[in-house]
Amino acid sequence: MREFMRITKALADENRVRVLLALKAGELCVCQISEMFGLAASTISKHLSILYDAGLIESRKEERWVYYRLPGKEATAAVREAIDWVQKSLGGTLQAAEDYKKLKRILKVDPTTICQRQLRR
Amino acid sequence: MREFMRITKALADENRVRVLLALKAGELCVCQISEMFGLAASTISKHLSILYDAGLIESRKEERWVYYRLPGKEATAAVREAIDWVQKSLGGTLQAAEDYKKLKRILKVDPTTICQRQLRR
DNA sequence: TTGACACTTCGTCATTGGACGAAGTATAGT
DNA sequence: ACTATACTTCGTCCAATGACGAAGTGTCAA
Repeated sequence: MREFMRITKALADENRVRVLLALKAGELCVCQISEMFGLAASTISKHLSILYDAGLIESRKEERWVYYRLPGKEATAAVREAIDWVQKSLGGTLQAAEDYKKLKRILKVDPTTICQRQLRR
Repeated sequence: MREFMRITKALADENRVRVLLALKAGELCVCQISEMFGLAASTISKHLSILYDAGLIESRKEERWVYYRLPGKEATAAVREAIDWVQKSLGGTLQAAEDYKKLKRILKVDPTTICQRQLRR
C-alpha cells in the first residue's frame, strides 16, 4: 500500500507525468529537463527525487551530469503497470507530441551548451 | 491530459483508493462508507465527488440514499485501466482484507440502522 | 588550488488539499 | 405540515505541495 501510494502521489503532478513521457525517448539529465519545462533546476531535482522514491525512474551519474531514465525489468509490477498506463493513456496526446518536438531540439545540442544557456537568463 | 490528471489526483489519496477497493464488493451508500472509515459524512461525500468527477465511480439515488459503484463498460480506457491497476496492485493486501472484513460486518446491518448508529456518537 | 559547473538540499512563500461542523437540499414518515 | 434523515455544500482550519533562490556538495578544468 505504501509503495502504491508513493506511485499515485508521484503521478498526481502534471510535470512529473510529462517527465515520464519524455524519458520514453531515452535518458535525460536534469539541465535538459529543466530547459524543456522552463522550471528551476532545484524544482526539477525535487520532482525527480519524488519519481525516484516511487521507483518510477532510475539514475546514473556520469562526470558532472546525473542522467535519469525509466526503470528496466527489475521494476516491480506496480511500477511497470503505472508506466505502461501513462504511456498508453497519454503517448498519443498533443502535449506529448509538443514535448517531444521540444525535446528533439534540446537533444540536438550537447548538454554543456544547454546548461550554460540557462545561466544567461 | 486533463482527464488523466483528474484520475491520478483522485488516486493520490489513500482513503479514496480504499473506497475503490471496497466498491469491488458492490455498491455502497455514503453512510456505510462513512461508518467504515470513521470519517465525517461531509468528508466522504467530498472524496466521492472527486472520484466521481474523475469518472472512477458512478452513483444512483434510491429513496433517501445515494449509492456509489464502480463504472461499467461505458467507462473510458484510462478509467478502466486505472481501476484494474488498483485492484491488481492492492486487491491482495492486508489493508484490503481488513477493509473487507469490516465491510462485511457493516453490510450485515441495513443502511438505516448504520446511519442512525452514527448519530449517537 | 582555484573557479566553474551540475546537481541537491534548505528555507521561504503562496496555493492546494483534507478534515471538520454548520447550514442547505431533497426525500420519507408521521 | 412538520420532523427526521441522507446527503451535499460552505466556511474554516491546519498540513502538505510546488515554486523559487541561496547555500551546500561533488566533479572537472585551468
